[in-house]
Amino acid sequence: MRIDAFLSESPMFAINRAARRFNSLATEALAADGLTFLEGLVLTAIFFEAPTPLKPSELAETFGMTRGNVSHCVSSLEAKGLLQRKIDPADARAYQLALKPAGKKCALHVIAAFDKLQKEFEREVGKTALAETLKTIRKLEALF
Amino acid sequence: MRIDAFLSESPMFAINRAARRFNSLATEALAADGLTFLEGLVLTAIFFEAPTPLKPSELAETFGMTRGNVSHCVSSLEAKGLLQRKIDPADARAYQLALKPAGKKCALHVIAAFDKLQKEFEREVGKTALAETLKTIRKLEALF
DNA sequence: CCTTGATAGTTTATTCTGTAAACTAATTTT
DNA sequence: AAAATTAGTTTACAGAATAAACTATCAAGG
Repeated sequence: MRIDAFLSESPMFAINRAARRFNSLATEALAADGLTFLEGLVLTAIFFEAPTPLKPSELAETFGMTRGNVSHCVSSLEAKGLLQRKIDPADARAYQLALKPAGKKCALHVIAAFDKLQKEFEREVGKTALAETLKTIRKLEALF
Repeated sequence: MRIDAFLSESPMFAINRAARRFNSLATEALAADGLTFLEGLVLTAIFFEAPTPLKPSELAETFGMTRGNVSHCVSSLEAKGLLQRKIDPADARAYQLALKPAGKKCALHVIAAFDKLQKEFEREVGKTALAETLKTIRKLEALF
């Protein structure tokens, strides 16, 4: 077998390579706002959950990453003035994450950038095929 | 929209999260041989191209990464005694990468680990759906 | 009430992946 | 023979991820 065939047929390789490609596209799109890809994800998540304030623990759950990783990312966003940590009145150990106005603006940019890419994807392979593909990927992910 | 829906419907997010999940699975499987995911990829690539020896530039092309990144990875594999750089007789600037016996053994482990995961994927979503999904992903990747 | 254990987050240290830019050496091109 | 290109390395750095130790708070059982 040639490596090209293997790379195409092996899910691990194909998905990894595609993810790296998309990651770099996303990074490029977000650079204008001085955001990293992960920061973009987090801003978007908080934006969509509003007005219910997300907590770091929920972010960790949603993205499948460690508390430490979330903490770093949130600190960075706070340092950039894009969000605020507020102590949860119901539990002083927990935080509620709320976007500041600049953070909302950035979130909208991120969403627009991703929508644009998604539209291009849909144009290329069709809306149905894209949805089907994502459904399959979710199933595979849920397998472990 | 809730963040869960967005994460599922947005290709960038869904693929990124799946890739991270699979990456961590792969990393786990390769740890026994003291290999990183990327090292596993590179060993496999060289293995499949044998007896034609791969060059660093071809690796960079195949995996879509920079020459520097390939160089580091190859250095690490060479330090672990898994492969050898040989100067290309046709061009003294280029190298040919050849697996040493220990490297072949590792490559077989990597391939086995990924085959096992692939089988589980096929059992979960079906061979056809998996192939269809990878085909779509390749199309999206080729778009940019 | 108070100890014990669990939970939420942070911090520190480290690894892996990836890039950019400067560099060496060999090969083409002109 | 000089200039430009190419192959690969090296240096320096950033981003993403983890693990483990730590702080502070909360919850439960005696």
